[in-house]
Amino acid sequence: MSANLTKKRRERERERRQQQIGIAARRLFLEKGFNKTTIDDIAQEAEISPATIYVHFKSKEELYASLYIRILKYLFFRVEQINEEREIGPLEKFDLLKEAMHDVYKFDPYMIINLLHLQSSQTLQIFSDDLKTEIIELSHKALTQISIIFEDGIHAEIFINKNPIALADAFCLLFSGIVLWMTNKNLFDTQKDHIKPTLYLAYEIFTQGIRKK
Amino acid sequence: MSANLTKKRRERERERRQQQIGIAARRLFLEKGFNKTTIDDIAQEAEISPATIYVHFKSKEELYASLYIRILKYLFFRVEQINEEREIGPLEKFDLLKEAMHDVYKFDPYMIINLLHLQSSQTLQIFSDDLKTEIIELSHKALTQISIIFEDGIHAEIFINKNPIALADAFCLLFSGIVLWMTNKNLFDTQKDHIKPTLYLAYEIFTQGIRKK
Amino acid sequence: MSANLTKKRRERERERRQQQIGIAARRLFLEKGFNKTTIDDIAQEAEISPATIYVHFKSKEELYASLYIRILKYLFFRVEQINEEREIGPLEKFDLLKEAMHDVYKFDPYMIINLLHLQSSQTLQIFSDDLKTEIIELSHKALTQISIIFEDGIHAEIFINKNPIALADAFCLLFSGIVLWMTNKNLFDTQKDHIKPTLYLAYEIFTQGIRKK
Amino acid sequence: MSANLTKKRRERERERRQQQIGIAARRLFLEKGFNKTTIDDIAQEAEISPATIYVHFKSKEELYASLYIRILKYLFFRVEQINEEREIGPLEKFDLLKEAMHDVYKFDPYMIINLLHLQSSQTLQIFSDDLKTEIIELSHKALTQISIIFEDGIHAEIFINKNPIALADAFCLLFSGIVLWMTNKNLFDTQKDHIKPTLYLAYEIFTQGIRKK
DNA sequence: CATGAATGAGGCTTCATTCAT
DNA sequence: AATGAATGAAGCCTCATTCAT
Repeated sequence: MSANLTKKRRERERERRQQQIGIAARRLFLEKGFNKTTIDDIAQEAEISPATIYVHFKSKEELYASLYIRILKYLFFRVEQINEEREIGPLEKFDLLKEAMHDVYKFDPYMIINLLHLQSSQTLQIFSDDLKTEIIELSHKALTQISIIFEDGIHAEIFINKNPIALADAFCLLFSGIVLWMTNKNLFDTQKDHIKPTLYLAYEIFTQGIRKK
Repeated sequence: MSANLTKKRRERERERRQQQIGIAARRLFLEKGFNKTTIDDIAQEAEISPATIYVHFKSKEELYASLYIRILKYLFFRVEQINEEREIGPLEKFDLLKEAMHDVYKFDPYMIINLLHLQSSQTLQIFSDDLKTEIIELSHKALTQISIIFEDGIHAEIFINKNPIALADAFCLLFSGIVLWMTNKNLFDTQKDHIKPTLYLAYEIFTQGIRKK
Repeated sequence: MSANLTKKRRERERERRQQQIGIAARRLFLEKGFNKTTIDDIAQEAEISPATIYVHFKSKEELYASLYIRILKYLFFRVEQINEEREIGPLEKFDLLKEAMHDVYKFDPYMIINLLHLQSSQTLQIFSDDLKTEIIELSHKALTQISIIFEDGIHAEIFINKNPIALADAFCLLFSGIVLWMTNKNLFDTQKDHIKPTLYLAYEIFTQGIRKK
Repeated sequence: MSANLTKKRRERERERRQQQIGIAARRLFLEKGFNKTTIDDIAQEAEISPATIYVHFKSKEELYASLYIRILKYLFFRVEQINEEREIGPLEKFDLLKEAMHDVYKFDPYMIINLLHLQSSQTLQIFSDDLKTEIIELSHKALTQISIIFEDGIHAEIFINKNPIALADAFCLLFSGIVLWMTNKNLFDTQKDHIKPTLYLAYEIFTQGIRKK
């Protein structure tokens, strides 16, 4: 039993160490981008040795991917939950989707930018083919879940009759674009957290825009 | 007079060489990103020696910036022209803006992605402070021109009464996001040129969304 | 305690490696000069990889400077010691100074040439402003210490009444010049170690020359 | 006859162009050293194209050597003249030597530093074997001429009985060292032209030092 | 498991020199 | 003769990753 406890402790400590590295990496990847962030930078930020990172992650790429996949899975999980609700209508689901996106943002404000923008070929380039496939599939699954919400709305004749995947794309883009743009603006403007108001404006425009008159 | 002719020819050839390099660089920067694109890659693509690039551009960074600034200037020029038209209403101007964005896209399909997405701090990171300042100013000027179109619409009580800068932001984001996302999709889907239909959908949503009911 | 031992060993090994690099660099810098000596040369001479040099020194320049500063500090230390002696007269101090210069030469036969000859603007050019300042200050301090010896001699009416700084300059020059010239001669003459006799001659001339008659 | 005139003019122009390059090169070599001075620098300073330099000099090295040899020959010529005087004594000859050195300095203040200090293996390294041989021979001849002056003085029992070559060495070193050191000092001190007073001091010390009592 | 040091591979840039005009 | 452009060769430096302890 003592062995068992020790094992559990070991596992906990291992996980804590991985998180410690993940947090440091996340901060730096956002601040300086993947390429400009060195393993040494991350090690310093996490207050460990560079070699230790390789005890926990096979490569720099895998470290990045682990962060990326984590948030993708969370998003998928949230939207799936929304779609499992059978009692509520498309408009309410759409509101829940907005909330979910917001939570993803709060859950990991740094990664959301990469999350959606990673779609760009540049970002995917750094991954191995296997990782690329995994990520694209996950992405695809998440997007499909989102499109189901729009599909429901179209069937219910509440939303305009357009390709639901296209609507889902447009929604994600708006969201990702806003976070991306705004985050950057904050670098220069002193007045922080532009994000929310503009986000709400975009929601408003979008909601108004997809409504059947 | 022969010397004069020679001088002109030299100048023309110099310009042609610079364009040749610019085109090669543009293709590669989009395909692989700034960091993964090496000077040797560009030289090979342009079928010249790496050293020759340095005859025409001070550094890799400057080469990138030259492409970036060029397209920013073109966008500014186009929108400025629209705002100088005194005979047409806000809705028509908005249509012209869409066209202009489209033309920017056609003028330089590769760079537009970076154009708007470069706003991300990551991308700006590669520039020297001087270049950063120049680019941010140019960006700001272009955005301001765009916001004027929305301002006019608000005054004419055709568009919803929101901060025009915020509307301009949202518009650009939608556009840039679409191109970004779609371009990427094309990498995986065989069916090329998704872009236009989705772009039109996004326009439609947006136009509908900012209309005063 | 084992950790402690390990730490100490690590430190020792680190220092040994730095010395190993320093010795190789010193030899090559003298033989071929700073510019013609490549990092690869040094690495080969030290039997390590070029990258390893950068584990221990920030840049080629810093490696050079570290050698330079080390010998300057040693010289300063020696002359300071001489000046702290309160029991002996100026002539004896001057003899000790000669000895000190000789020891500096023996301590690091390669660097002494650069030591004094580095004063040439060309050599300083390779240093960053910070290093330049540090070196100039150290140089100045060492020279000032030397000039104190001459000052004492003048007060005691043993040396001719001239500016002590100027006398110190002249002395250093004579010394550095000799080593420089002679070392070079050895490259062509088979008969090694001209240095000492000519050095003694120069001392003799100098000593005779500054004596009050 | 017109052809003849043209030929002469051509030659004159050619020479003028070579001088123009030489002057620019001299300035830059002193200011930044041989290695840090680029052909482009020299071309810019001389207000010509880099390619033009290669019309007049086979290589950068040859350009440097041409300057170097020119001053060596001048020095040799001057000292030879002194030794041809049959009417005057060693002390007077020694005074004339000082004057000659001074004139060399005035004739080409920049090169004198290299002149004597070039003896260092570093500087010779840049020359091809043929040039090295030529320069070493010229150097040797000049030094021998100087040593003759001291030899005369020893025979006349005016100078101390030491190896005349060694005395000549010491004299040159003192001189070259002073110029070297002082030139450098001027870079930092505002008070220009330390050189002469220290030079005179060094002469005084030297003259006093080699005198038979 | 944790780490300090070592390194191979590769990138950016410079520059003396050549060449076509 | 003069030149603007082109380039091969070479140098400095970075960094992800490995290894011995």
